[in-house]
Amino acid sequence: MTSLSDPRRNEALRRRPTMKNVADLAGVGVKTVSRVINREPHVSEETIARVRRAAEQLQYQPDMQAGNLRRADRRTDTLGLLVGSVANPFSAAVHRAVEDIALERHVAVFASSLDEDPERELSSVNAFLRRRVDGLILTTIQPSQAYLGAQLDRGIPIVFVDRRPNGIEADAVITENAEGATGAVEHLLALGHRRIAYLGDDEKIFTARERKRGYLDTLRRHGVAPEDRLIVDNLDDEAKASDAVARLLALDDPPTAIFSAQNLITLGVITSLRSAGASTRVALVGFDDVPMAAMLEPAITVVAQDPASIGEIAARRVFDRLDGLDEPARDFIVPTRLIVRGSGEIRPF
Amino acid sequence: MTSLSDPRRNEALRRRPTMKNVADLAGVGVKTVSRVINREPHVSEETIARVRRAAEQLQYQPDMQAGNLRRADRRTDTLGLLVGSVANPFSAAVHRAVEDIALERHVAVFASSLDEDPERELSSVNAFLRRRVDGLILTTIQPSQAYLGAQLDRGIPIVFVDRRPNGIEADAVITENAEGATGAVEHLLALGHRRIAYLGDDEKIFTARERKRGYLDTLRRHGVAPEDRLIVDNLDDEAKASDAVARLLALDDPPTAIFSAQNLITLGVITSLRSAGASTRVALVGFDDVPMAAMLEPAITVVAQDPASIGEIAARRVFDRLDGLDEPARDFIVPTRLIVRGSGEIRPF
DNA sequence: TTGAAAGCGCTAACAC
DNA sequence: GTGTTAGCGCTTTCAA
Repeated sequence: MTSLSDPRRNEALRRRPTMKNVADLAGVGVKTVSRVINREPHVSEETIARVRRAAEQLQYQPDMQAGNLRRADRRTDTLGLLVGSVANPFSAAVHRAVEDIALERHVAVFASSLDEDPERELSSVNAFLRRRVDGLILTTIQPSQAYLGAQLDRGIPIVFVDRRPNGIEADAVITENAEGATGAVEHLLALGHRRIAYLGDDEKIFTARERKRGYLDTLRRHGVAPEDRLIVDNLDDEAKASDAVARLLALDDPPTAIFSAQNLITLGVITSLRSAGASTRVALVGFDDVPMAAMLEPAITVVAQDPASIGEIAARRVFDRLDGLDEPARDFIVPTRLIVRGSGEIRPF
Repeated sequence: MTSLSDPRRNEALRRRPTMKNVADLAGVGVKTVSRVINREPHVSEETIARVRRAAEQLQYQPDMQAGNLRRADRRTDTLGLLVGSVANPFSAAVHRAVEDIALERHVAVFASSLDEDPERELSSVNAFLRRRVDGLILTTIQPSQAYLGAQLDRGIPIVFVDRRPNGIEADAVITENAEGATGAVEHLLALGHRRIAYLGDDEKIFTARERKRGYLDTLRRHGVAPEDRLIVDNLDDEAKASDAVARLLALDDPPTAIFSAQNLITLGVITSLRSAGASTRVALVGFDDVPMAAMLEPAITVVAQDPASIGEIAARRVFDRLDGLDEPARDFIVPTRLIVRGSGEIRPF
């Protein structure tokens, strides 16, 4: 007999019950328990009931890890998601969409933040791979993703999000960056603006490059020569964006409008325009929506992205491939939407 | 010889390489490969190099799931996190903090959104348990968490976040809800407000109950009798909060100040005050910070929570318990901070 | 309808 | 220093 203080009993309590324990308690073989747990046919109602009761009594939870080891399809029902930061609203919206699609298939999602750190990309991907994720959804920052080639060949679906992969052929889901920028710039041109400043992030980032391209091409197409003085790159935080705006406003012929190519930059622009008392004089269109944009004065006109669609499309693509879809890698382009709110409709002075 | 079209070769390519494959290629036994991979001592430099080369060549990734099956500590280096929604800024900040602490220990985090759905709580917890997570960090909505007792006994650390557990003794990390509400109400009382409205969420939610208690107690303590007409519960979205404010403003003796006990409610209040032209006349203090609060006109005074600390404390507690800490379950109370920005400093009319 | 035995990829225990 | 064997909890295979 075992008492509460008997170390063997404590040991037994701590160890999670196994299929064998359930089988013994129910007086059947392990395979029968396996059949019941996995709802396989050819088990009598009575046996099912007995096994269920035993499992219930022991609070048995099957160990998926052990099961997956031998299972034919070798799936872990697990997905890895790599984003800029799970705390960033854009990434969080992508994450949520991925989770919702995954949930339909009883797939759990590992999420990991990158912070634009290439080392972290490698270590996170490896951490996921060692845990045998069935598929990967990645926002990458490594210059090349060739290191993933072997996994792709091995049949692990990899879908890139918000970036196009380099050195590897894989699916990608991206916002129509250049076209969105074109929409913003044409909106400003139509109001009569000609001196339209561009404030953007590091050109090493794919999305920054694309948006800038859209800006430049659109100006040229409309017969406006881009001016170097009105173009500022490498703005990787709010403060830098603010400073850049202050400098632009101090020019002899300051811009009458600003196209801000990223979220955080837009916030810096707003702050700076306000403190210069220029927020109702200089037009502003931002790429990517800003929280509370509609409640600001003036409300901020933006080219909004659709992170929920991006996440959903990426997740569906992963599952389509897991279901055996075998077509060449392709891009999925997700449209943007110009949301007119006020700041972008200010006319040139 | 195997060609590209040989199905056996494709099969071999698709199967992920095992320790055995590496061992064969390196001409050693599996245990030696295991030693090298796990950086165990007693392997010659030369053997290490040979094994490394073979592993590299095959792009070998150890299978943690298989390893954990036999390993003494039986850890999966995996954590489960259950939050309201990964897309909600508060939850996302908690998530990020948990991830950062987990990363230090090479632990991967499963995150799952609940959407206040009790069914989802159960299925997510079970999904995590079947995947043998080492610990659990939970925002719960089930009326009782007694169903987790067996896991807790089994030594799986469970830490509750933003809610206190019911029917089970477990650690909890919570914001000082009542005290934060007290701070907000005292701030308004000090300015001379007496008719202070309360707008809150469903009282079934722990945090809503606590904040309301803080509001009521504080009024009474200062000799102000709470007025039923100024108290509105069950506001679970922005629109309902807006409507409630409209009704409050239409009273014969409308409130001169509003204490909004939750994020989304605050947004609804702002909208409604604005459209009534009352945003510079009626004072507003919100519980939980609002994005862009400082950029609004007036800027919004809030009782800010500290989700990053909450996540960090919860994660550390899980790891302390995994490290063998054996002390009774306790609460960790995380302080709030009153951020004075303008809306809360409007004097009574 | 049921179960015994082998094996999934790895680590533990122990032998050499 | 290195290898062999057993076994983790499950599924597969195959026999009863």
